[in-house]
Amino acid sequence: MTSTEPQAQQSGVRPTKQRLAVAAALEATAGFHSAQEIHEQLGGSVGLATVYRTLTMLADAGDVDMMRNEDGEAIYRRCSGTHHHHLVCRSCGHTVEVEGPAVERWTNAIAAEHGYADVSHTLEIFGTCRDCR
Amino acid sequence: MTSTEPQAQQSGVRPTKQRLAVAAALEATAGFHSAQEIHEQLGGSVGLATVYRTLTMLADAGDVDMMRNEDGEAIYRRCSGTHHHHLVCRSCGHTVEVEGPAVERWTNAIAAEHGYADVSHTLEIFGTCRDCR
DNA sequence: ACACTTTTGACAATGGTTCTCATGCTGAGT
DNA sequence: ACTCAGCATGAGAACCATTGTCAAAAGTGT
Ligand SMILES: [Zn+2]
Ligand SMILES: [Zn+2]
Ligand SMILES: [Zn+2]
Ligand SMILES: [Zn+2]
Repeated sequence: MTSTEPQAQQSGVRPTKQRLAVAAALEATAGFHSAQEIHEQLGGSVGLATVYRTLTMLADAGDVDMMRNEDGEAIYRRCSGTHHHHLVCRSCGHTVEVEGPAVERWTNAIAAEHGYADVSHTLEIFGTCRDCR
Repeated sequence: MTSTEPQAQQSGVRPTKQRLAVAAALEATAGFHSAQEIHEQLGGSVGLATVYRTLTMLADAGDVDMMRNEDGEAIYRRCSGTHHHHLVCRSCGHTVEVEGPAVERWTNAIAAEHGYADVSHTLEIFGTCRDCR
């Protein structure tokens, strides 16, 4: 390995102002938001295609959480890095992050019991919050 | 009350041949299928719109289970009437219905604890089955 | 057969998401 | 600071699952 070899020029994920804007928008707002909502919230200053691309990247990188609402639309939210689930208000969207060791244990046990490996799961809880009652 | 009064003529959900065909298609095949797949499986003998309408009805009536694949598309499957969840193989799609009283209890408790009412939830477990390992 | 309601299906219309590609920027090297 | 290759952007087209429209077809009770 020649020491002169440049570090392969690692492609690059550039911190462009658009990407920063999308990330900031997620920081600024609570709850889950669709790509279109973020696009609007930014006053259209960031192209819709770019918003979609950025959100997909962030989600793949694990920096944001992506889930689907009941209509199957993708919605995103800045989340803590640890594994958790959501309790979402059907009416106002207010979201609470919840953890459930019991559930994690249960899913793993059930999966193992049936011979399934590489287990993952999705769990979302929907309801109507106090303020919307 | 005049005896001539017809019993309110209760509209009716007619067991048309199209509806029966869709239901039969679900019976015949294992695993989850999209509306379009069912439409094709029926050789287009049942209009796509009708397939969609029928599946929606069946799902609302609780006769079939609807979930969304990772692309957000709706997929349906004939299921037992009781509330349950699925353990799905990412590779071959083989599905196992699982029940988890503990999970049900946990979600309700968590929701109540945070003041949420009318609670519902979605929980799917993904993994690789023994045959696909 | 008649009057009336439900259902169907071809096709149009929606709407979220992705693709295209010409143009804009960035950044490393000079 | 200047250059150039390549990543990034965005306007709009393209996709595609799903829903809406509505006239024709089928079913129901009399
Ligand atoms: Zn609420
Ligand atoms: Zn979990
Ligand atoms: Zn399998
Ligand atoms: Zn459950």
